[in-house]
Amino acid sequence: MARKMAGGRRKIEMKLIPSKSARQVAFSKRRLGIFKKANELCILTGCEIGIVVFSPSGKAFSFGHPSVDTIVQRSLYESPMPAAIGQDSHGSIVPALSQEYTKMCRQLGAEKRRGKELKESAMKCQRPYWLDAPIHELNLDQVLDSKKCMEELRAKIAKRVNELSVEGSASNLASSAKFVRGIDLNVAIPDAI
Amino acid sequence: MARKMAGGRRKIEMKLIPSKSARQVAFSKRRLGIFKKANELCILTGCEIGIVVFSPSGKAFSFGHPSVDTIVQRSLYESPMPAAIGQDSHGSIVPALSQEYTKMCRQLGAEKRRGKELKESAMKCQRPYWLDAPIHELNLDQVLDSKKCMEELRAKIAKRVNELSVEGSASNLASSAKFVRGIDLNVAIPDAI
DNA sequence: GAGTCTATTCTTAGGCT
DNA sequence: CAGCCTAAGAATAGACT
Repeated sequence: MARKMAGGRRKIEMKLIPSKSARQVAFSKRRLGIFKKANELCILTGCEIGIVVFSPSGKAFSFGHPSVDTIVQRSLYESPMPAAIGQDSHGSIVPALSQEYTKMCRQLGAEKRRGKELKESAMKCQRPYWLDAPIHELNLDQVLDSKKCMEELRAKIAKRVNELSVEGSASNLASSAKFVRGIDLNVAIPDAI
Repeated sequence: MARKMAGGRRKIEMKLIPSKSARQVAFSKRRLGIFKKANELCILTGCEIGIVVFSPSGKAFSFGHPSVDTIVQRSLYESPMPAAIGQDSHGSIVPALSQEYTKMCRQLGAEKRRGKELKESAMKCQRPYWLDAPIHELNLDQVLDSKKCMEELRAKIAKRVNELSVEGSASNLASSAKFVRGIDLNVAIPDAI
């Protein structure tokens, strides 16, 4: 039967597998692989882990160690929710943070790469990362940092304008003064953030 | 430096790694590996997956795609999921994660702080030269560059604020939206420059 | 503690059964 | 459809930075 020993793993694109059947096969294999790795992780490091997967067709699979799926089962038939969640104050922050962390994980590669590139280009162009980064990738902290940067910048430029005004044409910066004076930077940022 | 190329993966016993430090290293590497594989599984097969891991030291890590934590969030604060994943058979993820919620509350703080530190340190390394450079050393080109940067930034942030306003709570950025909306950046830069 | 490097083991795409 | 097979691609243990 040794027909065509092309056998061997082939590289595949990281995108949705077009063929539905192939997708299903890949799902089964890889899901098992992940569960196996999760199990190993637990054994090797003594950690706890719970995984829930919904297949493309909607079926649910779960893995738990030592007993996450047991917890899942019990959770279904016991108290719907621990009381602790009711506290609105931090109730809103935790899911948000969880979300943020997950995003971080997903974008870790891209962000790291981007950070590296920016770091390198920063030495050349010295442009801040947050000016050229795709807006969608800026998170809250970065926007706030941007705000801070702008405030600093405004203060500094204002200061410089003032300096130039004082020093007048005697300064060696005089050639710039006429331009700088024309800059009216108004960065209004309310405290309501 | 070609000392002793003994480098190479070695087989390891499937049991708890004795050395605590080695265990920590293995945990980090393998956890990341699992998250990566989970992400690939999602992309390749279009499935949904949620993972929660508690490290041996008790820290919590989570992975979700496309928005497991969003599901958690909605489940926590809204009525039961509409129908998408709502079929009781596998609706188990919500109660399961809810149960882990308390632990998350305790450990997410540290986790978040760590992530924030990483981000902040990353940002600090990339501060634009013209924000921290002595004002006297800024030349005309640099000031003009600053202006340009600010204009770009203003446009981008304005765009983002708008996006967030439009997308509203449906967006995965919703958690940030309420903050971002509070930011009113007004960078007025006349053409006279 | 995170990132690199290398050699080695492990995983798995495609085929076939 | 679950299972086996093979070899190419990935993941990673250990050592180092």
